[in-house]
Amino acid sequence: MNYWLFKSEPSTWSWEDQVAKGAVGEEWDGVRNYQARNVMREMKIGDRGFFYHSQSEKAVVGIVEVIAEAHPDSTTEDERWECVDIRAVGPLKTPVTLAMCKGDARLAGMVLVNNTRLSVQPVTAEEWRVICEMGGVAP
DNA sequence: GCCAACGTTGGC
DNA sequence: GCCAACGTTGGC
Repeated sequence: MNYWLFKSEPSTWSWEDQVAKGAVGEEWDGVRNYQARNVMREMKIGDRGFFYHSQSEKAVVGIVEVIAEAHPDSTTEDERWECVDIRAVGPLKTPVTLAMCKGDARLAGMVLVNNTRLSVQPVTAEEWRVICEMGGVAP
């Protein structure tokens, strides 16, 4: 099992929107960045991911599961762009803010901390464990 | 609202 | 294939 992080502006697509989709889930569409697309191509069904709110909130707020592997993005005719489908698993008991991540030496190498502009990222097993711990949920 | 970082585009 | 110009993202 691998771990990932999905970044979204809450005003565009929030954790609450994702939860509202329930088990059916939703395409993680609209990605127009090769690096982020390549990350999504690595994902397998059953992989887990963090749902991160960018902009005003800047915090990991929930956990999602990959329910469909990379396929063409239905929001464009351009066949270069692909996306996966994800469903909400559950919220963190305590949101884990970017400031908290920056303040923890164990997360110093995290993509979230070092490459702010990448919207879909890999997360290591260790980072996953640490953030779940800070968020008050089982890994 | 500003700006740094970074990705993309297009002229040469 | 290089690089300047431009656009976008996201933290502050």
